[in-house]
Amino acid sequence: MRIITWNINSVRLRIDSVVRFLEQAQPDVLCLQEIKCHDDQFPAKAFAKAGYEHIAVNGQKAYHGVATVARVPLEDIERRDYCSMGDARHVAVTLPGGARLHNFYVPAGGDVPDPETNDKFAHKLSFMDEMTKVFAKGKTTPRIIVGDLNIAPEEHDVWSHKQLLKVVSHTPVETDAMRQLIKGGGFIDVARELHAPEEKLFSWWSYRSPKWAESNKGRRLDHIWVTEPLREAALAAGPDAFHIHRDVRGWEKPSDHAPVRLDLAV
DNA sequence: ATGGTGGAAGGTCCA
Repeated sequence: MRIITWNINSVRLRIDSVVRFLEQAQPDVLCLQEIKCHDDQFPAKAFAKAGYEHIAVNGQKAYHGVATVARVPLEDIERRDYCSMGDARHVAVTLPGGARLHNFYVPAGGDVPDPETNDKFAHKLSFMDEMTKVFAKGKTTPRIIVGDLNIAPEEHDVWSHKQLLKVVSHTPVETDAMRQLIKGGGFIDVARELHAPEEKLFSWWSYRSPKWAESNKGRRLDHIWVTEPLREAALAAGPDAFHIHRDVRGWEKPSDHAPVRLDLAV
């Protein structure tokens, strides 16, 4: 089972790139974030034509929005309104075999890492808190969390740990919250299970640097975690089971995020 | 200390 997560930054603008990517990467399931459209504007026909006729969308106008598309059946679709703000930032499905797959777009959190003066940062921390509460229950069941979680938790998940300690996405309050969620939910950060702690892993490079590839000031904001019952399946597929499609960041009119892949031996 | 770029919407917000 091949699962890929990708913050697409407008699915309608990039539908041709998505279809090209599907043909090349051949995932069974593709989880998208920042689709930036209503449910009824989602280009379902293009996905169906490409072989992905099972679709779970949680969209909204202009901002946010997530969708999970698959060439295998998706059951028990759930859209939870984290923080009760009406934002479309979550959709969950059950995959064939019974694993529950949660697709998230966590709030970015604005510029100032202070919940007292920055409501967006407070929202981000509340969102992480609610996730931690939700996933503390049933943590021995087969679960997968994917998505743009907008936090780079480890030292080598950013280009410069020291220079980013006060930058939203890598502040201690955020990275602590993420570690708490991972631990409390019984999750395994598959990327770090398969790659040494000192290896740099990035999935996002800012649009603001035209020389993103050579300067390589990236961050790992996009994640794939599994619970213990899926450990064997996630690691049995071998070291290439986890892959970041960095080349896609260099395509014409790219998203600022690269697709991130996990192969599960199920 | 600042600005750099991009998407959607619509004359600005968000990333």
